[in-house]
Amino acid sequence: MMSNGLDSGVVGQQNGSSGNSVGGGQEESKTNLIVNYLPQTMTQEEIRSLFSSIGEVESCKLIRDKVTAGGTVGWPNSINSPEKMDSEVPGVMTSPLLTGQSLGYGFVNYHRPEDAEKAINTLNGLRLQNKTIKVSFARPSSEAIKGANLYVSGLPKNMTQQDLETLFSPFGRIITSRILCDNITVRQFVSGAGENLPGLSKGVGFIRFDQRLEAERAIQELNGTIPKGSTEPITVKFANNPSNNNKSIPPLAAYLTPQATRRFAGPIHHPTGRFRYSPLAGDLLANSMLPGNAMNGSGWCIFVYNLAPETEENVLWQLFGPFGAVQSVKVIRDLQTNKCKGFGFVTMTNYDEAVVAIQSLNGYTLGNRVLQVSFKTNKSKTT
DNA sequence: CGACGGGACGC
DNA sequence: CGACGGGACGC
Repeated sequence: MMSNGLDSGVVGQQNGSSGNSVGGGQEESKTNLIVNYLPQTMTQEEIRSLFSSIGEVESCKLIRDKVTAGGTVGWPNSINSPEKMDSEVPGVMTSPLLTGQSLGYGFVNYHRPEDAEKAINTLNGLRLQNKTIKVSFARPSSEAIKGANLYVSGLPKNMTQQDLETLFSPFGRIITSRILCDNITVRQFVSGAGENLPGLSKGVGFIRFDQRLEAERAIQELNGTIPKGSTEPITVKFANNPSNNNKSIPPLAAYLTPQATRRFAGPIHHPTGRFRYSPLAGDLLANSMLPGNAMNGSGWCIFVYNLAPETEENVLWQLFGPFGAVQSVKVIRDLQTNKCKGFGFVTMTNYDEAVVAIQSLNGYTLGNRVLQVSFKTNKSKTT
């Protein structure tokens, strides 16, 4: 129950008749939902499609990272050409295609309240890829609910998420709670193991309150106090702002092997699945299954044509990196002039991500050139 | 319009 | 010792 990673109690509380005594007394929407823990690769249209299975969707919005220099789009530079800056790639930073990675949450607004409630009942807790999504009513956006996330450390190792909520609940409505523990992947992927082999608590956790004022009061009342049955005081403070962290730049060692790369790019996908209904994907698959083609055993090789003569590897990293795990890039150059011969190759680990990259980047205008992107064929001058 | 590399003997 | 989730309120 708790150990499945879903947050407790939130849905019922928000939909209940409990007086929303805090804040400005805004009436909460009965049609607008917030969807959290979406898989990284899920698009707004895929979300809309999923939620349309419940009822007529009035609007749907996936929140994406606002593109900032040095953000996730440019991360692969650090392995290949650290000296290259994003600004050397005309069009990339401003293209709608690449304006920001999914932040993993979004909003779905239904026409009818009963559909919204049905969506919560049927889609909350749904497992998508490596995630378990959370569907709950959205709160009215306001300044008062921002910055209400607390970081708690010094927790006794035997304290459960339930215990943590009990400790903090006197100070306000808890939106989420979490205790960090080791081997979290084991808990997510091995059925039953979550119950039998809970990860060891790291003694730190998070509490998100509905209102910032509630969080402030919890800090005042609980910081430095010793929980019942423990011997050391806990520290309670505001959590770091996730937009300021640098988790999007994993350690260099992560790139050394394909196995390590996968850990930062989601689960391993199979060539069927969520794209099987796409006629385009079907064509791409058929093509790539010809002998000696894109799949070389450790990734999917993609042919990129119409690159400018001065193109360097970082351009390919920036173009393809946002779509998933990129194993390698190569700009093919003339041996005499050292200028790009107009094409290059990109090897991606996961088929699904390669398909999305091809569909997204084929026809994309880079500078004043329209790129052609496809799985590599076995054409060669020497055969 | 054009158009698919280069490295590479371990299991 | 410190430790910052599975980027939670419209990027």
